[in-house]
Amino acid sequence: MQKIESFGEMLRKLREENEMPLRKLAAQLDLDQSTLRKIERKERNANSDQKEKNAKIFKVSKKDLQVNFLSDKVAYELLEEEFGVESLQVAEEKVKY
Amino acid sequence: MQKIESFGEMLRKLREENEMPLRKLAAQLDLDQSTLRKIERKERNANSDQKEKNAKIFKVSKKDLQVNFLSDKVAYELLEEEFGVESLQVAEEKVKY
DNA sequence: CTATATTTGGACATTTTCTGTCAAGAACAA
DNA sequence: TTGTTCTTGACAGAAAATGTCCAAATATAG
Repeated sequence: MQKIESFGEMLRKLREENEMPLRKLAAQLDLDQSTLRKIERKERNANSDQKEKNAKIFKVSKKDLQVNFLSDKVAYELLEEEFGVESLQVAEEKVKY
Repeated sequence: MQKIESFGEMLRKLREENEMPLRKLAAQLDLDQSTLRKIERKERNANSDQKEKNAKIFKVSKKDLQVNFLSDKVAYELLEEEFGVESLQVAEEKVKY
């Protein structure tokens, strides 16, 4: 079974594969390194700009990053809530409109 | 095809079917009537307490309310985002852990 | 029509959450 | 040691959520 990566794990893996220190990437993304770290650890959210830049820097598709980010966000939100999992199915129906 | 109700619509329908004015329901839910109205219009969120009380007052299952509420929330969140719809599927995979 | 009740929408202060920024300690390598 | 990166907590200001009040608009009853 294949492991589904969280958004933060994906970012960190990209960064480490490219052997880029937090400091440098943070500079390129125009944010504080501590903030970047927190993004990698899901303690903060990445905004659209940052995702876009990340995608460019590491030459991955923005869509992949975005989907990974959003699905993470939703998954975490729902896991904390009662009946969260059940709600996902219904949400799928709703977004069809 | 059956219409999927939004959370607010569900609340309002329950209230109107029971011919209960905003004023009274708001009192029972212990909130301002203008806030209740905004909840019905999705301009504000209902908290857990309020959902629970609502369920009791109208004798519907708390789960139904909660699922409707959460799915609404998620659906709206994702509709505003790029690749939101695609992300839902991935989110389903993720919550399985 | 008049009087009463309800709905609607906005304003506001307060509270909570989010964000950017900084500083200092830990781990490690040179 | 010195230099580098990583990690963590603290903090202030911005932004979003929340509770409260009020008055205009609308609907309903008598």
